[in-house]
Amino acid sequence: MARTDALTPGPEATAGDARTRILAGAYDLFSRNGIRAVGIDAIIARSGVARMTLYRHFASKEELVLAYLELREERWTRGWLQEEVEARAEDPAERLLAVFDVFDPWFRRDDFEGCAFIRVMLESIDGEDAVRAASTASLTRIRGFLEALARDAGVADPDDFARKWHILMKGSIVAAGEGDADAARRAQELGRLLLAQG
Amino acid sequence: MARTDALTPGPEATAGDARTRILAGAYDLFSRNGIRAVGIDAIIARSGVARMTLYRHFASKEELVLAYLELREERWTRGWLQEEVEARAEDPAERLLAVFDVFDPWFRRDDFEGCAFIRVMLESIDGEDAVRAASTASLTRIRGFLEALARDAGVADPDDFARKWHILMKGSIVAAGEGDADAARRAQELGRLLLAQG
DNA sequence: CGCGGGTGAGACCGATCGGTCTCCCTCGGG
DNA sequence: CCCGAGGGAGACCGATCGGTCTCACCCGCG
Repeated sequence: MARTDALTPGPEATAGDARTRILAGAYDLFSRNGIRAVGIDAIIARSGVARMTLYRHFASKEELVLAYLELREERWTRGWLQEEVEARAEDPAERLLAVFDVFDPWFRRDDFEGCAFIRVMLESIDGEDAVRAASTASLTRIRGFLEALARDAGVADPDDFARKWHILMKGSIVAAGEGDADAARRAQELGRLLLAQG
Repeated sequence: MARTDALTPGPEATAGDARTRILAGAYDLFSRNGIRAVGIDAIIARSGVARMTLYRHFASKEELVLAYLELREERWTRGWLQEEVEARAEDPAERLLAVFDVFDPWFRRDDFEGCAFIRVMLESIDGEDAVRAASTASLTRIRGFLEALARDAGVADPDDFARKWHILMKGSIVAAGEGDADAARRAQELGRLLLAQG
């Protein structure tokens, strides 16, 4: 039904100190395969680290997952999405539209992995779950970024606008996961309508 | 990180023949908790059936999941979404907008479970996976329904239109899963812009 | 009455899960 | 030079996974 495999050490097995290597291996495996599908054995094999070394740095798989989500936010949200968006435009409205210009080549990658926060959120059922709380918090911070841009663009209701923009982003990411390579263009066209309307 | 539990028999444990009871129990558990999180033990406990009885009707968990997806399409897609939409309006454009009127109370349910097809698709990694193929096929058929309405509404590019409408639907479902109870209204407003534009 | 199919209960299987523990080796600093 | 911390290897733990097998039972049909 779904195999993980990949018990071979990856390129990140030679990175730096143990903690960095573990997190690097977990980052790739979790990003590609989700949380439940990736076992501790796969992570230690991938990062070339002993079992006990992992548990010396992370108390449990859950803590490792939380560290992964933090890293994902640092790398994907801030280091990639926000940085690329801000590099591509100055005007806030153009920055909002630039989100989908950044998405477009991402959607076309053959190793497209989708949004980790959405995936983790859907994987964790329990509403009290710390992992679910962390992933929804990451999504909320993405919305905060959008809301600031919307405010700068002078839209009437920045919160509603940001939530709508985020619907376009999430919908297009899922569509891209389904195989629609043009999902970014479609979402951008919808975004243009929203911007034009006020 | 995420517990399933619910080892007590559910109301569907007294339904009818064994196969029906198994499928009914699996339907509830899979819909609420996803596929990976639900074990065979939980399903047999829920449906009040012996282990071997399950394996006499379904060769493997994968086959049970495929049967679940079929049932989900019958109940959710056709028996609920499409039926409700067609009951609420005659005009194709109004039917498209009615999708979000149908979504709205669904999003507000406290046992809101989200879209099973999206969840199963994201849970299964392997591109060759039969389960993933079945879930994306179900999503494609939803798009087919939208495309027919778009064609009847006389839009210029029904395929592009349906894919955009589906982006709004999927995005709003994920947003609702995050906790945005007003996601249906937001998506509907975006839909209105798309309809107005052509 | 007797027979046979469908079922329930539950032991059992090997594999894997997350997590613990021990032993040994290596390497750097006093 | 020695010592101790950090890390590698891998045995081990109980629990759970999907799946198999046996056996007794019940019920309807001939």
